[in-house]
Amino acid sequence: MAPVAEELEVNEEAQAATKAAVFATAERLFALNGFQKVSVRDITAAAGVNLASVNYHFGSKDELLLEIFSRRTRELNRERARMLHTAQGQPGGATARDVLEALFAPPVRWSAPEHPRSISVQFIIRSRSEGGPAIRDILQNDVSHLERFADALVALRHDLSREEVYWRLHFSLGMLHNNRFAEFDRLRQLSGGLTHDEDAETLLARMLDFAEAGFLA
Amino acid sequence: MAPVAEELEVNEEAQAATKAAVFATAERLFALNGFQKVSVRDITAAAGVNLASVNYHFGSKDELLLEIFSRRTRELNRERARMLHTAQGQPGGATARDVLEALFAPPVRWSAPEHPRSISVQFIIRSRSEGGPAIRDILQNDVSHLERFADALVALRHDLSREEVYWRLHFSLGMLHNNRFAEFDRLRQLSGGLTHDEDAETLLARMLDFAEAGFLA
DNA sequence: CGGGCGTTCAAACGATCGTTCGACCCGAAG
DNA sequence: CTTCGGGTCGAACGATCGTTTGAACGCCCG
Repeated sequence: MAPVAEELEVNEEAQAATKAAVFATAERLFALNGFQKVSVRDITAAAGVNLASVNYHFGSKDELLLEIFSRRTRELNRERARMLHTAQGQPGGATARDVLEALFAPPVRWSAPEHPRSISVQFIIRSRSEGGPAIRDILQNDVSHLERFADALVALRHDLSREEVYWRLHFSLGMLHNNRFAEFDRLRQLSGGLTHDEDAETLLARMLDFAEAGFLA
Repeated sequence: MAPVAEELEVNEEAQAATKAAVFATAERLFALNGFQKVSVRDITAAAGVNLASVNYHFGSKDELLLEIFSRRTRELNRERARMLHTAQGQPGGATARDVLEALFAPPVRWSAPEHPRSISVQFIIRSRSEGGPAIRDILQNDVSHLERFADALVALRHDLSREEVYWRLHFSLGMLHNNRFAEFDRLRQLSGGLTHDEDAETLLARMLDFAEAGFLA
C-alpha cells in the first residue's frame, strides 16, 4: 500500500505540476491585464507549458477563469465567515464595526503588496466587474453569504429596515471593490505624492471609520 | 452668404449623420457589453452604416472609445462643477452634504432608467474600470477637477488632514462607481425582490446619508 | 456641363484568437 | 517485453478581429 500511495502521490504531483503553473500564471495575468487582453498563448508561454495545456486541464479559457474565480471567492468568503463567527462568539456579541471588519479585513489585509494573496484579491475585484454572465452566476452563491452579514447588522439596528441595510452593504462593498491598483495610483498622484503607501491596517481603519459612521447614521 | 451657410449646415449635418450614429451606437454597445466584447462590425451593423465608417470618422476603434469617453466625462464634470459653484454661492457657503451632492447628483439622476443619459453614465462607469492606459490618461485631467471638491471639504473640516479627505473622497467615489446595472440586479435578488426599483432621488438621498456620515465621522 | 472633394461602399488583407488533432513520450500493469 | 493510458508536444484549423484599399457615389462650385 505504501508504494501505491507514493506512486499516486507522485502521480498527482506530476499531474498538478503544469496545471498548478497554468492556474497561478493565469491568475496573475488576469489580475494585471484583464481576462480579455490575456491570450491562452500569453498564459502558456509565461508558465513555460504547452499551448494545449489550458484546454486539456481546464476544458476552455472560460472554464479556467471560473475555476480560479470560484476557488478564490470560496477562500475569501470562508475567511470572512470565520471572522464573523469569531466576533459573534465574543461576550456581548458583535458590534457593527466587528461585522464590517469581518467583511473588509480579509481582502484588505491580503492586498498588502508583499502578501502572497495580493494578486488573488486584485483578480477577484477585476473579475467581478469585467466577468461575463458566468461570473455573475457564481456571485449568486454569494447571496446566502452576504445575507449572514445583513442578518447580523439588522439585529444590531432594529430601527433600520432590511432594505436600508442592503443598500448600505452595497455602498460598503463599493468602497471595497474600488481598491484596485489603478485607483491607488490615481489617488497617489491626486495628492501629489502626499499620501504615502499605506499599510493594510491603516487603510482598514480608514475604511472602517467611514463605513461604520455610514451605518450608524 | 445665406446659401453658403445653408450649404455648410447641410454639409455638416450630412457629415455628422453617420458619425453621430456610430457615436451613439458605440456608446450604447460599449456600456452594455464592454469595449472588448463589442467588435467594429457589431457597431456598424447596429448603426446601419458601412464597416469602414469607424476608421474613417474616428481613426481607430480605440480613438472612438476615447472620443466618447472624453466628451461624456467633460459633460459630467461640467455639471458637477456647476452644482458645486451654485452651492458655494449660497449664503453661508456649502455644507459637506452640498459638496457630496454636487459629486453624486449628476450621475445618479442621469442613471434614471428613462433618462437619455442613463447609457452614458453606465458607459463612463464601465470604461473607467475596464479602459486601458489611454483612459487613465484622460482621468488625470480629473485630478484638477476633484481637487476643487477636496478644497471645499478641507475648508469645512480643518481637523481633517488633506490626506484623510482624499481617502474619503476615494471611498465616496467607490460607492458611486459601484452603481452598475449588474450590481443593481444582484442587489435586487439579494433582497428577494424586496427592494423595489428606486427613483433617483431616493437613491441619491441614501448615498448622501451614508457618505455624509462617513465624512463627519 | 465637368472636374473636385468628401463620403460611402464592397472586398480583402494580415494578424491573432481559442480550440483541436495526431503523434509521441514514459512510467505502471499484466 | 508488451500493452496501455494519461500527459505533453508541435502543428494546424476555422473563425473573427481591426484596418486598409480602391472604386463608386453624390453634391457643390467654377
